[in-house]
Parts: sequence; structure tokens; C-alpha cells
Amino acid sequence: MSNPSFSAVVNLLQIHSRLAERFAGPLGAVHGLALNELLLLMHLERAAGNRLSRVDLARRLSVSPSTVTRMAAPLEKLRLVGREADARDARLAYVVLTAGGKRRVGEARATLERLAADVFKDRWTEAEISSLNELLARITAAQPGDIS
Amino acid sequence: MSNPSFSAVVNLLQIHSRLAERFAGPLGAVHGLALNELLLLMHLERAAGNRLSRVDLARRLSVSPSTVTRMAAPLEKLRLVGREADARDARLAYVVLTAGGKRRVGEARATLERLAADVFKDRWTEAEISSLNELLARITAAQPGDIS
DNA sequence: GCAATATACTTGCATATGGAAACATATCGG
DNA sequence: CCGATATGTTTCCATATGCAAGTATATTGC
Repeated sequence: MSNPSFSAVVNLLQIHSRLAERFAGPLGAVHGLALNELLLLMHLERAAGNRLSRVDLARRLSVSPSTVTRMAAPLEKLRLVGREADARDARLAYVVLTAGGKRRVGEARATLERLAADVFKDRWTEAEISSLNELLARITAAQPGDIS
Repeated sequence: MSNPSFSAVVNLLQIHSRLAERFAGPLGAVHGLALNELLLLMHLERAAGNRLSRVDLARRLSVSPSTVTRMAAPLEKLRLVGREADARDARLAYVVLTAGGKRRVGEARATLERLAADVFKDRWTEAEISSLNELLARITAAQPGDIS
């Protein structure tokens, strides 16, 4: 195809579908987490004080605030996250990573790292993977909250 | 992060969410199509005879067969696709692109090309975009039915 | 200080999707 | 040829998600 921007975007969309499909099984079976739940926990892991407000999480995950509310509920039930209020602003309901949540996200990230490595297992050099990563990082650059 | 495979995969997942969010509005408003519907139509556009069976479409889109069945229904109602039987195998129900479907996918693809160009509008050289595209294409390489 | 507006969160509703089951048809092994 | 198995499609059910509306709190303009 003669339009690299278009091809790149279409390839990216297709790769996502395949990876999500491929990762869902292992992450669910081994750690009881959906891929989006793991990303949520990883954002908390990176955040100052291991906590973020729901709208902040929504922005970082590119989902709606209502989705964050509903994603957080079962994670809270599992004691992987907790809820904290803000002393100054009573509207805020922070999602906080618990000790158990830290442990779990560490384990699940290890699995995701292995799955990610499998993606490039064949016919990829370290330099190529790094090159791809840097190009992708340029797209996410403007985004708040980097967990990569 | 010291693990490029992992970073690349995480970046890729995040970019997808952002792009899907960003593309959904224009595609829906201008062409009345969801992003996944456009991808389905693009697969038909590329396929021999502009037609594919439902399981084949499911594989190419990385969705379940039931999803294809339900995605095809409204597109058929809009006369963008039709249904054809196979002379040899009565189980198959091909999804076929109609003349109207060809027109629509052409228009919508033009919009997606513009949206894709916007992604790289700032701080990207042609060479960088091509480089990214080639690296992404290597991940999709093993996949049947390239529409990029 | 108060009304108007903005922001954070939650809930109700509609839609999208995967998996299992049901069904039809095809293929295979004998 | 026939039973067993495999494949393609659809439907049922459960889950995930966005949007709009509702509620609570904060900020802003006067």
C-alpha cells in the first residue's frame, strides 16, 4: 500500500485485536485478571502514592469514568485496590493499590512480559524491537501516565 | 523501561485505545460506520470476489464467529453487504460486498486515511512512518488477509 | 454570600462481544 | 453406506462498555 500512515494505523488496530485475544487467556487463568484490569493496576503501581482518582484513571486508560467505577468494584472486592477520600476535595474517590494488589500486579506483569517476549520470539533482533518501541513511544509521548 | 518487548506491547495496547476512541466519532458521524464495521468491509473489499465466509471474517478480524454474524446483520439491512450461499457446501454463508458497500467503504477509507495522517502530523518524517509501518507489518505478516 | 457553572462519581439503559449450546451440513473411517 | 467426528452458523446468556442523567461537591462571577 502506498500510504504508510494508513497502513501503520490499520496494522496497529489489527495487532491489538490479536494480542488482546492471545493475552486474555493466560492472564485470566493464571492471575484472574483481565488485560484492562492489569493495565489499571499498572497505572496505580506507577502513580505517586500508588493512587489515582477515577477520572484520572479513565484518561490514562482511554475509557469512560463509568467504566473505571465498574472496573474498580470487583478489584476492591478482591482487596487488590482500596478507596480513599481526598482531604480537600470531597468529590474525589481515589483508587489505591493495596499490598496484595502490588504483589498481584508484579506477578501478572511478569506473565505479560513473557507473553510480550513471545510476540517477538521469531525473526526479531533486539535492535528491531527497541526501534519499534521507540517509534510507538513517540505516539504515546503526549499522553499522561506512562506505564511502559 | 529495560524490557523493550514489554514496553512495545504496552505502548501498542494503549495506542489502540486512544486511536479507537479518536476514530469512532468521525467514522460514525460521517459514514455511519463503527471502526470494526469498516475493517470488516475493508476485508471484503480485498477478498477474491469481494466475499468471505463468516468464520473466515472472524479469523481476519480476530473476533468470534457469533460477533461476525451480528455485525453482518445491520450491514445487510443497510444493503452494504449481501448473503450468498456456496454451491458445494451448504453450511457456508458468505458475506458479500454490494456496489453500495464498495462505495461506502471507499468513502470511509478516505476518512480513515485522513485520520491516520493526523496521528503522525507532528514531528514525524515519512521515513519514520514507513519504518514503523514495516515493523508493524512484520507482526501481522503471519496473518491471513492483509488489508493494510 | 449566592447563583451559575464546572467537576467527580454513580447508575440506568442500550449496545457489543465471547463462550456454550443447538443445529445443519460435510468429511472421514470402516 | 453409515456412524463418528469436524465444521459453519446462529442463538442464549453473561459480561463489558459508552452515554446520558442524577447526585454531590467545588469553583467562579457578581
